[in-house]
Amino acid sequence: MNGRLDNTENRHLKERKVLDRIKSIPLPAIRRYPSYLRRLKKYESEGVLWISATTLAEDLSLSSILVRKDLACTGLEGRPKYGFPIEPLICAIEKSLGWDNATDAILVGAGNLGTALMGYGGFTQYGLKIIAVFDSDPLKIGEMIHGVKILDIEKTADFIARTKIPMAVLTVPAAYAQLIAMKLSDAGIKGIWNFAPIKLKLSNDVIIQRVDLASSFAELSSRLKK
Amino acid sequence: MNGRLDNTENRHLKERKVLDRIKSIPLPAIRRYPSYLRRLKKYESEGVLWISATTLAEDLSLSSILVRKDLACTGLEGRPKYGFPIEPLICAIEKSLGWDNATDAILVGAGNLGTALMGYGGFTQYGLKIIAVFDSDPLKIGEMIHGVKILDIEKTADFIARTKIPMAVLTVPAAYAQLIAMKLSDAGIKGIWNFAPIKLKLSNDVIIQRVDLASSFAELSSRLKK
DNA sequence: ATTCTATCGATATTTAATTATCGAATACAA
DNA sequence: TTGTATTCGATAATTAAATATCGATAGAAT
Repeated sequence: MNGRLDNTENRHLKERKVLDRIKSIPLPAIRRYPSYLRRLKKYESEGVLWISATTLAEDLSLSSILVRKDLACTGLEGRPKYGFPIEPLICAIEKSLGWDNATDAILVGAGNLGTALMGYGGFTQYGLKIIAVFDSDPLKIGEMIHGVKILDIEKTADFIARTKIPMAVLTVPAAYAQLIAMKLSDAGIKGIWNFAPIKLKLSNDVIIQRVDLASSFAELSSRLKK
Repeated sequence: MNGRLDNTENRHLKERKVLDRIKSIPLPAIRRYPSYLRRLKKYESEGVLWISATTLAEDLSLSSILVRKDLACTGLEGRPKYGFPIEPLICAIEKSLGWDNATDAILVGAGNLGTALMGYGGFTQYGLKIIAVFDSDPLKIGEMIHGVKILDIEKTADFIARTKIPMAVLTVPAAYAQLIAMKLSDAGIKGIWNFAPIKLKLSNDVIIQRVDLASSFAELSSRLKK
């Protein structure tokens, strides 16, 4: 086999592999990506240019093999003895998550939790841009919350239909969550990040992601028991 | 083999198995327990006495085999054709989680997130009892928050040392989280439920459970991308 | 009384995720 | 220039979790 043929074959093989990867990054890897990002951005801000999977793994108390595999899923190639170039790596991970282009979203429920989330700061880092907040409380409507105006919850459906906003953060009390979620779904929302402690039942074409504090606490309880 | 001998052997076998189970309920099962509990309590409130793994599974969109296996881990035995008795099942799950006896805890950081959590209501359901809240803001100290008094954060260490409180809910801004966590650790806290978006570094005898909103959002993003 | 059906629990089997192994590449030092 | 240490990436092995299969049991229907 001569070098030329070999290269061509390798390139095709590589391209196919990259495609395969994009389609199927394991969920646990996806969940680890944000912590990689946080750490990488910290390094970047300190002027570091290269990072090895080994170092990153140590920082995050993970196995280096695991980290290397996770990074491989982004399609970016590392360099022996050096590791990965930080800035392209950040871009590659963000792209894998779809965080490279900001997603517009609305937040429904301007109570303590909603307010806390708006002030969390991290949202923009996640490529999430809250462009409107909705609440039912007449005292809140018209007020500003971290730079975004609070609108009447009755106008949510109109707003979604008009702006084609794909995503909603749902921070209303549990008792209202199902009803409001159905309205969001009817209005054409694509994804709901649900902070209410109930399982929403909607048509399958709406993606629902629930933040389940009880699960997290259950894990803590069981670890404390031992 | 006669019946008597058989029974004795079976009992021993069963006891050993129960012990094994308690030691090693798989983490994914632990994480599912709270959703089982929620649903079971709803049934209980409706006067239902028995529930089958099949029904519970359908309600929660899980495989019935998975649910049956999870329930088996509690040590409670089901009854063919009937399923499991609801009330004992609730107790068995709560016991497996250590939620049968309330754990006293403090909450550190009475901002929006802390306030939201105090109002969440679910805490008592999880066997978690917040007996004091701490904050550094002089305007907040002395105020009440959902029936609990806000104390000066400087007094946290004393409080922990005096009351032997095992657990803390940490809802302070990310910038202060590490420092405060170290103080909690020094004061003798056993477990920290960390809501700040950073990885705390403490001695290994403190159990840290982080609520990582970014992970959850990463999952949503990647599912929306498809 | 007998058959039928829903359910359990135990034991495979399959699938997914993590960890281990090893050869190849490359910077750096001797 | 050569040797060494470090890292990568590919493949293999292991572990953990989810799913499937099947016999046993007990209530309900015939």
